[in-house]
Amino acid sequence: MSEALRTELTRVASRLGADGIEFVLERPRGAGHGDLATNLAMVLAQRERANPRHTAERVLQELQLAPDLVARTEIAGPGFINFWLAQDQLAAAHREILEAGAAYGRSVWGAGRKINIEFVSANPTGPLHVGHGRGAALGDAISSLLEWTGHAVTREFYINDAGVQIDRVAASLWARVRQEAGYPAEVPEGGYHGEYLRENARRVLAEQGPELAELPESEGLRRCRELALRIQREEQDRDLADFGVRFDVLSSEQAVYDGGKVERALGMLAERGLTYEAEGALWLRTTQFGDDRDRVLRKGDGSFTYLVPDIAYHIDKHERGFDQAIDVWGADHHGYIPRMKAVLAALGYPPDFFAVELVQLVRVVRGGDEVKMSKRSGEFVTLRDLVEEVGVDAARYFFLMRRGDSHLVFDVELAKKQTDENPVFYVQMAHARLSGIFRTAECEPAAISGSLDLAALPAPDDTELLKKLVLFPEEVEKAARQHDPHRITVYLHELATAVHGWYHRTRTVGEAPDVERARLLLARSARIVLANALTLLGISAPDRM
RNA sequence: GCGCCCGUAGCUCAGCUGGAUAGAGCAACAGCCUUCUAAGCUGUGGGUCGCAGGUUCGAGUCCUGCCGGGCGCGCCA
Repeated sequence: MSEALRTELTRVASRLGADGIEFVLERPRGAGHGDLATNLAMVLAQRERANPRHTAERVLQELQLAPDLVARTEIAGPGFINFWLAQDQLAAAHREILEAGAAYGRSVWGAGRKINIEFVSANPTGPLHVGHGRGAALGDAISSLLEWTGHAVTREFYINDAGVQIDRVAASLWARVRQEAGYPAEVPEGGYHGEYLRENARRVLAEQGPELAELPESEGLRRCRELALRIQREEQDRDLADFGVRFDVLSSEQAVYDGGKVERALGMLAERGLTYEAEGALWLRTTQFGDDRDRVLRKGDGSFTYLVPDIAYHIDKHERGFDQAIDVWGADHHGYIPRMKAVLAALGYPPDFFAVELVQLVRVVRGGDEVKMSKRSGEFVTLRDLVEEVGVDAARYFFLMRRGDSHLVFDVELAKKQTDENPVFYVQMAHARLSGIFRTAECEPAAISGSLDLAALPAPDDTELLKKLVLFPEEVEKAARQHDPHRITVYLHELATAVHGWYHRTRTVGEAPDVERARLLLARSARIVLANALTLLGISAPDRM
């Protein structure tokens, strides 16, 4: 909607001898400053050491604006030029909502870009916790945002099935199996002590028969490793599926080793002179790329550090043809970013190939009290427990309510409340109320179509709601650019406020026929936008509550 | 000690590429139901944007230093 105006302002700028000057055309924060405002006159004046308000007058003289585009202009403050858009613009924008329907808000600016987004990637060593849940919600929503803006997105999960941690789970499960069968055994140092491993031990004994516990240690460990991996993976998949998150590709660390990709990666690094031997280990010169120390690739015992398969894995992503690989990581891994960037820069990949989105910790509280842990895991609140208590919609909304890199306080009492204090409820209620209007009117939303007659909508609430609706595509694009779904929750809350206010102060059913029709059109479009925004975040849009 | 992130109303947080008088929600207080969900709406009070400098026509936003909090700095992942 602002494109035509921006083009015209650019033309005026070059006519006034400032070709290519940078200026801002934005939506002013407060009302009273129009629909759009530009600082063009101020930046021009600065350059010419002129009075900005005089320059603004010259700009206005040069501006040629179609009357169906801008209704009114003014010079304000230190030299801003404010624009009020013509009603035709709003009516046209409204038509787009109805025409696009469930696709309203989608765009094509990312067309052709292949993006891989890797998230959750939890070690298969235990149940998923709330931190993983936040990562899942965030990764999934960023994926959707990128899809909505035309990117080709692959959601990917990396299974760390090759490291030391798996050995520890295997040993811990083996110990529990032995204990369950009545033998003396201890969970080893550095092992996993959660209650879930006792449950799993009982389960595998029932499935595999008591002979399992009789096996020699090496064979028992081998079997427990397989069983633990399978059980944890199944459980993670189930937890994620129940949370509405599905992955396109599951990659395995073990497969990276098995496919010879690790050796290849080492070869690529050595070729570029980036590795050296010292103190019995193989090192990578990451300091050349801004890291604060070099990193070990191959340990003294001949095995590789986690960095090696990870590098190989990211090379693989590049070779699969992705233009960008986004990783969603827990904030405690932030120190790892310079290392990975260093490596990928050394390999000559474009600087924006690799991006990391950090997810901060989640503190779960109930009322005022911190919820410390789950009985089952013994260490943390599980995603499953949380979702069972508050539901998928509330969990997702709460996880997305804050920017990923800020700490999140998750109040389970609040998430369960059926009042407007609960933001999820408040937003979903707006959708349900709009649906209620159509029930009362006894017609399907889709049956109301055609152009919106703004003259039939006298209330300020009508216009305010409409203006909020047509911002949606822009919000999606901004959120996608910044990999920041939380912007959508902020927008949703503002939109819901506009809907509730409109609903409260205006009537639809039973008004004069032209007013009723116009309001039904407005209600239909508001319902579309609310549903689209909620769907984008993986949250349902209920018709009644 | 070094590095990264954060510090905005009593609480939880917005604040886009530096723009106009710093905004929401909750909590507090005061109102609003013969009307499509009062499961809602309206109003009031509440701020040294951690502190001190700097850059700029203009700083919550950029730079420097300090204070406070979180995380990281492993031949763990």
